[in-house]
Amino acid sequence: MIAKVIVDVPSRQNDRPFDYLVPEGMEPWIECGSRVGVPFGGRVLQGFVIGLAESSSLEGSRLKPIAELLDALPPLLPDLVELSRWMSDKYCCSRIQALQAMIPAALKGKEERKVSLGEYGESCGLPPELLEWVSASGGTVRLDALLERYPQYTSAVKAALRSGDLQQTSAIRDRLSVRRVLTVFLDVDPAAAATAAEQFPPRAAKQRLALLCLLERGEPMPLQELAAASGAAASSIKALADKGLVALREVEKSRDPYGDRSFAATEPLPLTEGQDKVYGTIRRALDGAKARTMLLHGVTGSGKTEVYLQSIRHCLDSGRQAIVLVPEISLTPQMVERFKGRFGNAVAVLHSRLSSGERFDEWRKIRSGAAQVAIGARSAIFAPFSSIGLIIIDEEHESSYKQEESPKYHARDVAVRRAMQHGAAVVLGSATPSLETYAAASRIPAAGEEPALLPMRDRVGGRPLPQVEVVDMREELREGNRSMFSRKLHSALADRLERGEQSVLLLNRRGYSTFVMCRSCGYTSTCPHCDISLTFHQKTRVLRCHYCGHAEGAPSKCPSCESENIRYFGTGTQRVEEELSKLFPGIKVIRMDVDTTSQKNSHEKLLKQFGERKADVLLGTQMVAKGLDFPYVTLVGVIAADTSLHLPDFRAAERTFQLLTQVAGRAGRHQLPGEVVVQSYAPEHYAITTAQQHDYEAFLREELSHRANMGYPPYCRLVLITMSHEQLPLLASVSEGFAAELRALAEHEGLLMPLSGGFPRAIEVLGPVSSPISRMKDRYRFQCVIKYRGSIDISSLVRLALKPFTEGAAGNTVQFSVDVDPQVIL
DNA sequence: AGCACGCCGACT
DNA sequence: GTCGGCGTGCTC
Repeated sequence: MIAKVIVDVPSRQNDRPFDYLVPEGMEPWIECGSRVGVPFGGRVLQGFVIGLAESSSLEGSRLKPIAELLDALPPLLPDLVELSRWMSDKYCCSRIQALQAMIPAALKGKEERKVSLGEYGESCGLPPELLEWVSASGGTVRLDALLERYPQYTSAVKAALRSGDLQQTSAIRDRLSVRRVLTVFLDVDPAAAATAAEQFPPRAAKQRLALLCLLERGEPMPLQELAAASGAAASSIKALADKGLVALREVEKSRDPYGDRSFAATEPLPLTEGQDKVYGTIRRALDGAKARTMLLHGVTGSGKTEVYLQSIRHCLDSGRQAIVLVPEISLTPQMVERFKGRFGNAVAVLHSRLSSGERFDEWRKIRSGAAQVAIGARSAIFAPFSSIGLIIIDEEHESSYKQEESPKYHARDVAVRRAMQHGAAVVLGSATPSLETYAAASRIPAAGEEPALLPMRDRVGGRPLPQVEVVDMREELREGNRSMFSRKLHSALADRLERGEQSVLLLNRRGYSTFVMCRSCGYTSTCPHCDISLTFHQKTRVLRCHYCGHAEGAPSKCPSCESENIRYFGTGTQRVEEELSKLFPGIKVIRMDVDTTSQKNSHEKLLKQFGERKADVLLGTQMVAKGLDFPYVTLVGVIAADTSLHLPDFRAAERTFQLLTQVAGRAGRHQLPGEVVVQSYAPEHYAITTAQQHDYEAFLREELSHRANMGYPPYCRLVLITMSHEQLPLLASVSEGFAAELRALAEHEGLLMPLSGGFPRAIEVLGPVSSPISRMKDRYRFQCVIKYRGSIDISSLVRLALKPFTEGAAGNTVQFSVDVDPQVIL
């Protein structure tokens, strides 16, 4: 039997299956989706079996056998293998990248080479000290360890490997594996142990304590835990083992990140009329077991989560599994608690704050069938379930569902594709859906079909949406208020302090970071390798480049004009915090920004403190806008609403509207009514006025007409191609050539038309132009944007155009990066 | 990505 | 005359 294997070598030439013989003993184990180690160009690499065949075109001659099978249970199922093909086609990424994105990083195995002494190795020309060390280490050592210890003998070792004096074996070793914990078992019956404990001499008090502790527990205990509980050192416990009273054994143990918490079981809540109507539609979709995508458009506080929970229950009852995607930032303990409370251990949680070991174990819960519900960020869409019934994507509009590195996939689109494979229902939930999704969902349904747009217009408990007041900051300035707080926001804050209620303050500074500027000559610190400003890190007083990692010390005087007038700009939240304590002495503020949330779990800790009312104000950037639910928050203030409005991004208005709507939704979610104060220098802008009125439809109409005029999604679709090279002239000519190739191909298909011409199918190629970040890591960057409309296989066209530039002529080292449906093109 | 093969400068 | 620089080409 022949296995088609995708090998883990990132190069366009290798982006195809290679054929391998399946050794006879392995045959029953090798499946589509198996992870294997295969010999490839003189070493062993990890690969994935994507298909099996009876024979191969290069039969006999060059075929090598698979070297090893890496898992008893294939980490991928055939549906995911098929999905990887779709992904590499659609997103123009290599197959191995697509496959690798689907499994936890722990399963990205690396080759480990070992060497052992050959038959006549003792008599070879290798230095005796080296031979002695190898013998002392059991005759076999890791090659990298050997070379690290004796770097001076590198060439001698290589020669010995060639001559056979040293023999080499290679195997794939996982980054980490199943965790084993040294566990203490009682090795005699309890009564005997108790008697033995009585007879310990006083000087073995620690041993006695440990034994009693273990007896008291009545079950085996991990060594560390027993040591901590009894106060005995590990050596005392080992002494017990030597006496034969206890035994030490390694036990497999899951790293359950929530193992130390218990979750109170919750019952389904009664649904409101609006919720029930939506739930009914989702249930019918689930019963129909046909792939369907729905948009749950519910205002903030309308109880979307409860609808999700009951829909999942219905899905599980039909014997199928469910995936829930939430933005990384909203995957708070609160959120996990709600799901664990309802579905207990059937829930697996996947997110980036877990260690890779924890992630691996949660993933294995899914693969083994122990979990039926997967909740997680973007990559949880690849949860290896066998029969998916429901995929929920909460906060559907969030840009974090788009992966920014290759494979540059959008979890929403992958979800729709996976749902097609499984006949599953997709529920996209948002108070502020992306225009693309809304446009797709509001298409008039065909006869006999249910609508895809499911609105929920009311908040649970009939609570009103909060009053939003927009303050014109130009007016404030005109009337002599130069503070960053308007009089309105100031008095509202004073009010909350007096009443003991809480406030959330949002400082919107998307697209800004702290940078250094000289106020005398205008000098700014920029990265020597990339064309961007360096970011100032307060704690370490270091300037760092976000793109290449270059770091330098912050200057105390201007490097250009020697002036002392050098200033650090954009330290927004800190300045607000200072101002707050000046205005309201004794005020307790929790500040959430990159500085205070960089440590693991600090984000959650801060939110917990705020939830326990240990502070009056929660002050932060974007991260305070998402999904938080605190009963005592009755005021939300937005310091400067328009900073995100004027970014050179066609989604700037949409992002601003979404942010304002989301943050306004944080107020008054419970008994106490909420109030929102939005400060702006452009209060008449439609993104702000419509957010003030909580009027999504009005925003939509206005924004759609802008998009139509400018030729942006949803009226067309985009592909962004970025090219980079160290030499500017070469880059310029190659990128021109590429754009010409694209145009020629489109022309040939009869599709090269202006989008403004109203043609149903049309392609327009813009550029090449210099990228917004015109240089990165010492490489210049140019970009082309393709706009197109209609049913066009754009990815195939792009791949076709790329061909002459990426294959053959190896001297051409211009790098191409393709982003299909990019989030930002600037 | 590695590692081989392969054609030009500084040493014995 | 050789040792070794890293340019380009292949790996079932």
